[in-house]
Amino acid sequence: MIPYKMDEQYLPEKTEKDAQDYWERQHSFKAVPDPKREKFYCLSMFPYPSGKLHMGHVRNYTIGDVITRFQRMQGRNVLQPMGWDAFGLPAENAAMANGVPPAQWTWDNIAYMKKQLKSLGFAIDWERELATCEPDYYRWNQWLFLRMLEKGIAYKKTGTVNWDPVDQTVLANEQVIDGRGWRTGAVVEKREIPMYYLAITRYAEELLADLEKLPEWPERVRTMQANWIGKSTGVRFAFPYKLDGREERLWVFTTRADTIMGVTFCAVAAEHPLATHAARNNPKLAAFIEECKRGSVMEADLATIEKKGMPTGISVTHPLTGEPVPVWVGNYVLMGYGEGAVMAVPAHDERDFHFAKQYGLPIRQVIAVGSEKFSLDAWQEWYADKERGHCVNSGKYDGLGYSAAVDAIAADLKAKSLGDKQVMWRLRDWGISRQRYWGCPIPIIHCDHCGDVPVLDRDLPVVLPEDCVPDGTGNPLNKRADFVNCACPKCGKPARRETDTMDTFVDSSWYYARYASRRSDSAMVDDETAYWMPVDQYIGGIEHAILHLLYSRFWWKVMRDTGLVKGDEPFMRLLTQGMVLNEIFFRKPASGRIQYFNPAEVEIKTDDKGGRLGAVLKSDGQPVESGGIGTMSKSKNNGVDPQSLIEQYGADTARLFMMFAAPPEMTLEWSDEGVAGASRFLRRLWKLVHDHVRQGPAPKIDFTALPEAAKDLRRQTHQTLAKVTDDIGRRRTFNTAIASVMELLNAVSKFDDASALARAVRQEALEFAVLMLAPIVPHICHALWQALGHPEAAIDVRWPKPDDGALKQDSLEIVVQVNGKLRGRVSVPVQAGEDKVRELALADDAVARHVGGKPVKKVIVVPGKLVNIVL
RNA sequence: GCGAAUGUGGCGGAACUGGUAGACGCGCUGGAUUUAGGUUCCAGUGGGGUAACCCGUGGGGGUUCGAGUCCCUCCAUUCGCACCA
Repeated sequence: MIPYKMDEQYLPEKTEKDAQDYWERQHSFKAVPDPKREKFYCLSMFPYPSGKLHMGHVRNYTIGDVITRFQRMQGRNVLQPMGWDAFGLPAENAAMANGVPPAQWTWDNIAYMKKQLKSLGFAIDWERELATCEPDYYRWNQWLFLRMLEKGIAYKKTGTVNWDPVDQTVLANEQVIDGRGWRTGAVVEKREIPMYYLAITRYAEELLADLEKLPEWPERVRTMQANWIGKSTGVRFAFPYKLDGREERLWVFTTRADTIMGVTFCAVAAEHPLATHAARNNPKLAAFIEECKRGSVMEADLATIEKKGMPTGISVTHPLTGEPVPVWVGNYVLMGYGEGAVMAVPAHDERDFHFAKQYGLPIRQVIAVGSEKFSLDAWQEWYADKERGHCVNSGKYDGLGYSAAVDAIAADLKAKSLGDKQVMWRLRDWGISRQRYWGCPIPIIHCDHCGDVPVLDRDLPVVLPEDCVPDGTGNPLNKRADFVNCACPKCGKPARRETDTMDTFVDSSWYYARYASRRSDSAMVDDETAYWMPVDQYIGGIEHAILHLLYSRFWWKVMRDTGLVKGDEPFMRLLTQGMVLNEIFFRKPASGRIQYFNPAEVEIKTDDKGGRLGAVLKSDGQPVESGGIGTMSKSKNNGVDPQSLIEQYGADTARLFMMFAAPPEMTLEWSDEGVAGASRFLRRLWKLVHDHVRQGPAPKIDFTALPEAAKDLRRQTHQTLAKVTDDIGRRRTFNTAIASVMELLNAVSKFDDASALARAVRQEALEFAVLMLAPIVPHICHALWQALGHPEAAIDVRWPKPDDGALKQDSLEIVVQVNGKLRGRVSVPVQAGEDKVRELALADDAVARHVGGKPVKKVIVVPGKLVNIVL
């Protein structure tokens, strides 16, 4: 056997090129369906092609790659695809800044980022690559949208948007800064415009119930989704009133129908028809309604604004008491949510309480809890306690508890045909219309004679012209006659094409299914999808825990109901990775703006215990302030470019550091020293293998009769294998897997025995270490596996199994506590019974000293672990 | 404001099922090699105490033979809130 010629030095660049060339030549990552083999579909959330990779991408895709390679070593047929979430706002912003069409900017970025991904050595099947801005992809967005129109799942209604009155354009929430347009600084207004919606609420019940089918999703994500869907049972009912002699009804919804006798006013949104009517002859109210329409539409803003209101002068009739109830306009009531009107019970709702106090409205207690005293001085939590409360001052309902009162009141309202119980969802239908250029066109044609007409299937895709350059004043598609002007599919007369495009969340709601159908020209997905789907492991940022994941689950269910796919859920197992953070350094000049410094430009001063004294700028030696830890961002100048990291240390070091610094679900703090440490470990590993193979091939021996030290090392080798298998396969704690391989290699270094027997044990330890690390640092392991004398490539090797014989132990160390405090350790034979363990524990010198002849009350023995002696 | 999470040495983290707190790595200290620095190697490293020991997991309280882990409460930080992706 010719020994592999191994460089003495670890040369990452050469090692990584060799391994990547090999994988490329062998088409190692091509995924081919094979019904005889168990498949494993490992998917990472695809990137937005923003320009270059950031550390969050590197972390995300390394986690995915480790799982992919591990599953492959388990013998599964793996698929790991990659693509581009290519439509979106940043391309338009870049276009405005540079005068380059979004398409060109996007494709340039894709080319660069693809090169970066390849340099990291991810086991991706690039033949399945897709970009959502390709007509071949987005035509199926349009196709399924048309199916949804047919089913009534897609429909049109008005929605509220942020409107910049100067640029005459709709703004994204992100473009509204402190209530003003980001480019113009103009105070943003709310505006009602027609939009297309997808009736995700039709699936609310199933989306909620099917969370049960996702036991491998993080509990917190399921909880967040359940809260977001927000199922509540309540009562929808009406306050009748007369308007210009007509009988009208003001509808509201409440989850606290038991407090209905405490209603002292109602509040409606500024856009509510009742408010509009009342403002006709009331200039003050009209002005107030205009004021309410200013500001952003963001939920977080609305929840924190100062609550303001004004009476409409209109009264409605209480449906049960018949008393008049005044109606107010409230800036905190949303037209787009529920009925756009609410009943107000100031005694038992905190917001209503403060509103009533502010405007001097009556507060009527109708719920009591025990002997608690109700007072108008300050809000008390128990006022809203439906669990412990019962009705008072409520006539026939007095004494009833929450659910009995709701039942009785709902029945009475129903008898009067003024209301009934109803299930209510917090979830709202998904508005998908965007008044933007760089997105998937909505396939609708507006005809003066036929109305809104769907584009015919045979005319799909509606192709987006790629040569537009937006200028910030509305959608440039409106200025493209060649796009807008068309013939009505129904009557053939001249008509106008819809210029709104789809929310990019549509694009990302089904890309995983398209990857699985490699080349499907005639359908949204083909038969191959049935083999690969569902995704076995999905990996992405926690920031997508609600919207993207909920929309994808919804879209998948619609595809299922259209007969395209089988199965209720697209993603079986989910891993939400934490953010990548770095320290923030800055100086605050006496005048002028804060100046941020990249951590690479800063030197930390420490005392002789390693404690931090301060930080100075390397270039001038003057102190800088620390702004704590934050996500890597341009504005805080605390980003680290993955490219420079790869160039300096290589992909394996980058991957190792990312996996070692924190468990995947937690935030990860950047550390240059930590990266250097990862690199040091790889050099040490290389040297260890090099020193070993230099002595020639290790002999094949029988492991049954080994000296104690060799036996210990062999046991540790197999224990480590068992732990790493569990850490990567089940727990997904790559950091602890790496730590235990480090421990094993520390033991190999210390194992000072040159005998043939020892060489064989060392060979096994090194082989296992290389295979265990192969999913994490695949390039160096590719080289080391060859160096250890194997003709087949590491990528094709099966994951080893621990040997029970090697794991066997004769005695165990048991910890002995006295009154719960650690006082000694004793060695006991593995098969020792509880009595024997207790006897050995009490016989220990240190333990006997602490017992000191005092009476032993109780002895607790935890087998194989510890003994606690209670005095 | 609402929803979700996190908090352990100088730092990142480990402790998986209520059972040895601080694995592994970084930093720091001392030493060796080299000596210009770095690299590499060895030893030490939660705090206090001469020691026996004592104290220690964001703060306060509780359950238990035993709590970083469970319960209550408070504080701080991070993420999401529907047109950023």
